[in-house]
Amino acid sequence: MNQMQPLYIQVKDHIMAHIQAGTWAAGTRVPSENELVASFGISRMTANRALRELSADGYLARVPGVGTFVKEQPARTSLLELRNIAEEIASRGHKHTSQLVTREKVMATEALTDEFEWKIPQFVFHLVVLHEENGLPVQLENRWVNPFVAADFMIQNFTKQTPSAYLMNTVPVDELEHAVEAVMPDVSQQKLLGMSAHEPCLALHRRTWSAGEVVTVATFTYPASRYALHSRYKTNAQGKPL
Amino acid sequence: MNQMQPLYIQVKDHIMAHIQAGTWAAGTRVPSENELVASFGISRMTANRALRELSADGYLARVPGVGTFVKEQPARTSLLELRNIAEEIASRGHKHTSQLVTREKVMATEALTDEFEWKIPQFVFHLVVLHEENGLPVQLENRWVNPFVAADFMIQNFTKQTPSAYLMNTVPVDELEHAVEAVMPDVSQQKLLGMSAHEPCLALHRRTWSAGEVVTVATFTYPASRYALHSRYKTNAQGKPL
DNA sequence: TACACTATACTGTATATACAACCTTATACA
DNA sequence: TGTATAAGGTTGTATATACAGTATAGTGTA
Repeated sequence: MNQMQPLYIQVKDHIMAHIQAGTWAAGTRVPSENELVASFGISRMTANRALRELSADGYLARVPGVGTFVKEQPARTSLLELRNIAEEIASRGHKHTSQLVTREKVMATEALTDEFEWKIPQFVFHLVVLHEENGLPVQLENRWVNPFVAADFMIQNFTKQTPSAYLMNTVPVDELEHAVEAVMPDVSQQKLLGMSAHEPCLALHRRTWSAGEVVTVATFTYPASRYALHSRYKTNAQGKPL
Repeated sequence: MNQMQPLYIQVKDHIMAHIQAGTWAAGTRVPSENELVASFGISRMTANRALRELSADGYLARVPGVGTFVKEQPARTSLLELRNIAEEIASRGHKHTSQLVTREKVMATEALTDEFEWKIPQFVFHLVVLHEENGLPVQLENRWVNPFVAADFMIQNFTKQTPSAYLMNTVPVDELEHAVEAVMPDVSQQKLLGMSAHEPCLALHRRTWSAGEVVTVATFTYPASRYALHSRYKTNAQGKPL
């Protein structure tokens, strides 16, 4: 896999490895350009390039005359890309854990039958998973899966790999639907997420398609105080999307 | 506002001006590093930095041995597409009205200074507008505007044209950021939006850029019972849009 | 004609050097 | 004690130079 990587990439990887492993937490000072010069045996311009690019990518903050520091990564999830939460948490250098709350095979309700674009109700796989970031609950995943598309879904070990990750690796997604609402959690959700009574939640509703078939219907519930959904992108020359 | 800009920024601006003006369309070949060296009287590394950064930002594509070319900018659509609410309501065949709640010029807070990517606080235009659909409040718009980019913003008549629409027509947007949160409205927001006490809101936070400058920072608050944000789009194999 | 070779242009990476601006800390002085 | 100054470390920018890898156009040869 690795040919000899360019030096500035090696330096970037070295720093990112520390950030993602959590050994350099947010606010930690990273080696200065001259320190990198000494430890890697490279020129200052090469060290500068590595730090400057990581800074442009938002992982580091540089302060003239002072130093370079690991930036705080906001707890948020992308609305435009399909990423699984374990990766997202790892990229912030935090620890992801999850608990399987429910795993069952049930007959689809009428509403669910509609969502799967079926004419008659079918059995579906149903899963409830609680995701934690550094031990703190951040997402309640409530997922239904089309058994005709992912027949082996129920025999997976979801402590090793999230349901999202398994589905992404198994079934190629070619269409994606998101709807976002603000809701008040019910009592059982409050309890699982460890929330106080009057705190609202973000509910992200997602459907994915593969070859015209709905693969999975899922609702992700986030405590408002701990998460935001996020997107940032370029627009075309006409500023058209408006 | 403009001190002497660094050389590589001047080169980037020069190229971006051509792209945004349309004189260099997608596929056009831009000057090579050596040509920039000759025309700007700079070193090759400086020209390299300008082209490399524009390439990283997605505006240019570089091909070793061949040259550097203007890239096609994909127009993505999503729930977070930049549309103004008057159009949206009109497209549903409903009547849009709005009330100007606040209009002032204030000094930016520290948080706002960060959002505008300024080093020192500046005056900003501040606007609060309540939007109604068939007489029912559906969105509370809380907006701050960069006065250096839209100097005439405060002398507009926003009953005829929404602030969004004015800015869209005046300043070309080339980058867009959205974040969505669930919040409990404060008492004044509850009153304006005509909401009951324990109903949550969706808060959509938006920033737009033009030529690297933050144009406007805005928060749109929607009553949860009356609005959900929605998107559906095609993805590639990696789960990314388009 | 077909093929191999060469010259040239372009990007990618890396180094050594230089100077400016900025910040913190230590030092000297009143 | 308080203040001004100096020193040293840090980032930011810019240059000159070098070599490698890639693509293209042109040239020479079989």
